[in-house]
Amino acid sequence: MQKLQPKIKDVAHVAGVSTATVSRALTQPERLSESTREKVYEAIRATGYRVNKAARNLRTRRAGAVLVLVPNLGNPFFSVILSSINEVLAANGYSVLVFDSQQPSARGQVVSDYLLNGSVDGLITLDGNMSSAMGETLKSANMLRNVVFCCEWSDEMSLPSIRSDNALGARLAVDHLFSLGHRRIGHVTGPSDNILAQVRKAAFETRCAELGLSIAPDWIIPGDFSLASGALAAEQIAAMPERPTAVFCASDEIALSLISRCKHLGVSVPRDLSVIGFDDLEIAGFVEPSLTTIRQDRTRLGRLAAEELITRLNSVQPQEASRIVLAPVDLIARESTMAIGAESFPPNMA
Amino acid sequence: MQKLQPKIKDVAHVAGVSTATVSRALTQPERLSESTREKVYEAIRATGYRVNKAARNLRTRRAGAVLVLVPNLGNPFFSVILSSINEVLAANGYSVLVFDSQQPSARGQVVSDYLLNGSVDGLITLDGNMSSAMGETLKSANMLRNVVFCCEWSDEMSLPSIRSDNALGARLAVDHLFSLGHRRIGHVTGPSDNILAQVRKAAFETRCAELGLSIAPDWIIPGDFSLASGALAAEQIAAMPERPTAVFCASDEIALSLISRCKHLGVSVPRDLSVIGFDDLEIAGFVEPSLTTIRQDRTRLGRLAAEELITRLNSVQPQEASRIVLAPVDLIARESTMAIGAESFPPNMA
DNA sequence: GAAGCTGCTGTAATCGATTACATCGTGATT
DNA sequence: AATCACGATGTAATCGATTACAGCAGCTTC
Repeated sequence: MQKLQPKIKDVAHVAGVSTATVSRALTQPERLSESTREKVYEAIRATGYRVNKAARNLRTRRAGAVLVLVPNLGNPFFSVILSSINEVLAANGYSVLVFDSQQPSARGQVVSDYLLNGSVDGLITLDGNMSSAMGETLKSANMLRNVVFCCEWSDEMSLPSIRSDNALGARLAVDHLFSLGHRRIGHVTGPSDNILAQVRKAAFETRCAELGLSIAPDWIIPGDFSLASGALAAEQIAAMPERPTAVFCASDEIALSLISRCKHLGVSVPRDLSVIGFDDLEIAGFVEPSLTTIRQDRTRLGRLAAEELITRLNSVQPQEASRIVLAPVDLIARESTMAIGAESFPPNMA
Repeated sequence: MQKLQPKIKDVAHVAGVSTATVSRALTQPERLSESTREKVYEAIRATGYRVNKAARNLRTRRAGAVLVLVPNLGNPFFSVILSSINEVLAANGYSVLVFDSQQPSARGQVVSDYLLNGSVDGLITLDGNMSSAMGETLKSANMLRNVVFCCEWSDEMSLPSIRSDNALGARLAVDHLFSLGHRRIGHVTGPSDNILAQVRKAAFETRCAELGLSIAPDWIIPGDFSLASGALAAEQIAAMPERPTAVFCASDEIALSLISRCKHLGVSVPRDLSVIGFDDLEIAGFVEPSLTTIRQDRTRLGRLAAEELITRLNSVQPQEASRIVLAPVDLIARESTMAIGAESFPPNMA
């Protein structure tokens, strides 16, 4: 058996002041005389006092926490983002609640509960598929001010959004391949209901058209960002009578498994097929051949999203409703793309 | 401007009952007559009422939340675990707070704050390096009952721990290589202060000794689980006058980049060197050659840890102080290991 | 020296739920 | 008919902080 957590009253008693003074020492120390302040600090130290979060939250009507909605927590793409979100929020005194938006538990319900029952002050969603029901919930709870999209977004909902310049990424990819002499370029897409997949595909097609490239319909291969879909795409490409000479993949995972599967099937990358990915996962630089890709600055995306939300939470006057921040992307040229027709000897045959 | 969130009083008024009755309808519906219960439910629906979490938490002295401490959130190994933890906890009405234990913010302080100020009811830590200060904190807060280690653990602290059978994993790896005829086996370790790395290395050495294998000191290569350390290890192996014919890597990330780097250096896997990893990341099955590895059932690990914690939170009488649950591991034989001396033609040269 | 400031601190109301205890009606028991 | 038990419901205390308001001391100002 042991003593109960000391409360503010105990501290006040030890310090010989009122609870109000203790509370002030905690939240607005500059309003106390130095001597009282020190007395209180000393009493806090002596008693081992910690403020009770629930009591504070109840009184201040704040939660000091933010919900982060992740589509598929198991996907490594998101973890770095989550990490940087965590960093910024923690530095600003907020806790981070995570929820996997693909969780079977009736998700709309659960998420709006978080928002409505005061568990969190705001929401960062990495999932662009926000149900309209949830949009309504947010609106009715006057919570729309406290939502930020990160990476993905929804066009139907005008909310602030931090995202990579996906169209630029697709353009950079096509231009890179074009400049290497490729004229027959394929694309493995992400899931058709995903906004990122849509934008990348559209930009891919636009850019190809601008460059006067004609894309055979079967060179556009539907995928879903996953490793499995990349392997499938490789099978399809290998079986084509008229193969593209290069392929732009909507994600690094697609690209990585596509390359591996191609090797299995006797299609050599980059000699027979140049491959470019999207994301720049850490492993992209550690495979053989290393992966040419479009880098998204995931750390920055997370950080910006967290900062945007904090700004909104702290400001009294409403911010610009739907601010869009485009984070730059870069082409990282590595070994999985090469000039068409160029001779090359894989290192292990030299 | 819009109406404030309805409170329990409003619901009570609409339903024509007392607040106590509304509260009971929420938490112990079986104690109400059916007619009253329905009346209350109807009023809740009509008003759009949600319980205020802070008020409930204050009164019940519970938080309905669990903190998950992750060492390096950016590491894909952890995200699947986090996902399954989230699943189980969410299904049991708990929220999940995450914190990256490698965060620069004075971590000990932050974490013990979570525990002491009532923000969370318990802790699942994937980080075995628990500072003794934090141990003290937990003890003094009577929180030791509500902590569960997952994956990693600390020998100095007798707390419940859900972990893979790491020693078995190392043994399976050695036996697999041995049965393929390998007698010169190397090991790339994890960080020396990591308990998993220690156990795997010790079990590796023990098993080698049991089998009568003599391991040259420089075949034990210090690594840190990372991709970068795998590449470095490859350089070292390639430069050895007396190379091992097989190497057991303490993580899949090490193994993957080691294989790729070997290829670069003209060392062919598995022909010149068999490689076996640990973890079975999803990508292990999608690289070329695919990776032989020791599978950890990460979903199960997360689930078990969450269930263990929930049991402890729900039970009044203290549970067995330091229950250790060993989750089984499996050898997944793929292409990165082969019998020594066996002829093989990589598929792309067939 | 009275009035007015200013700076510091205390008193007590308040946030919104839960729950111990009290009350009341009803049917069973003696 | 009196007593008791029991189920359903209401009254009001309580959880532990924050903060509006008030009080008070010391200084300035006229």
